Amino acid sequence: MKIATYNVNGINARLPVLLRWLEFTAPDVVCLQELKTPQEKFPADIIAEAGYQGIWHGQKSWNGVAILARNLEIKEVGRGLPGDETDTQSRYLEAMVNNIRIGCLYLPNGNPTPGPKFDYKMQWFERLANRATELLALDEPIILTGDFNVIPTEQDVYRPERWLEDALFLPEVRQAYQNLLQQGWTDAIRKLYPDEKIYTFWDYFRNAYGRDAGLRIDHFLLSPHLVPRLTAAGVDRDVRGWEKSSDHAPVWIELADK
DNA sequence: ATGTCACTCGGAGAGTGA
Repeated sequence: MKIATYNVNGINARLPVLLRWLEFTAPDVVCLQELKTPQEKFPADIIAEAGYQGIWHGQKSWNGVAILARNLEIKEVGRGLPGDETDTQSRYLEAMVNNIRIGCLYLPNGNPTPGPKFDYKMQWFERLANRATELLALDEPIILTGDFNVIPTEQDVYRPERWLEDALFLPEVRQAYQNLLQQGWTDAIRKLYPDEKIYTFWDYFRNAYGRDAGLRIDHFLLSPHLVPRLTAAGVDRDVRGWEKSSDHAPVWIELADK
C-alpha cells in the first residue's frame, strides 16, 4: 500500500501536474494540502476520472486539505483539528482508509516571527500534540502526514544558519516536533534514511530547486503498529522540476499488508 | 530586503500569503 502527501499550492492551478503525477506513480492514498479553493470548486469530477475518490475541506484563497484514494473506501472521522471552536482555517482531515487512520494536516507557517501568526502556529501545534496523544491511546495503525512547516534538524535544510530566525526552524518549533516524536511517533523518512540529505520543498525564489537549496518539511509520522510494516519511502523530487510545479514535491511511503 | 508563485476582486494590477 502506497500512501503519498503533496502540498499542491493551489489544486486548480496544479491540476495538470497532479494528474500527471497520479498517473505516473499511482499511489493508493494521497493527502493534499494548500488546496486554495472553496469547497464547491474542488475539481472532484476530474480527479474521479483519474480513478480517485476523495474527501476535502476547502477554504477560499488559502489552506485546504484533502484525502484521495484509489479503489479504497474513505470514511471520514474528523474535520478540523479539535481544541478551538473559533479556528476557521481548513487544516486538518482525519479518515479511515484500509483499516488505517490517516490524519492529513497543514500546520501553519508561522512567519513572521514574533507575532500573531507565530502564536497561532504554536497554539495549533499544541492542539496537534493533544490530538496525537489521543490517537496513540487508540492503539491502532495511524499515520499523521502532511506539510508540518517544521525543519526538524540542521540535517534537513541546505544552510541552517540562514533559517535560525524563521518560524520553520526556531528552537521551540523544532522542540515541539521532537516532543511529538517522543510521544511514540516515528518519522518514516528518517527511520529508513537516517543519514541522507532529503528535501521536500524548494522555494520558488532564486532558482532554489536548481541549486538544491531545499528543506524537509513534509513528513510521515507512524504509530507503533505501522513501523514494522514500513517497507519503503521517498520523495518524487523530479516532480518539483516539472513545468508549473508546486514549490513542494510529493513524499510517499509503502506499507506491507498486515 | 530580496526573490516567485497563486489567490482575490474586478475587469488591471495591487494586496496578501507563503
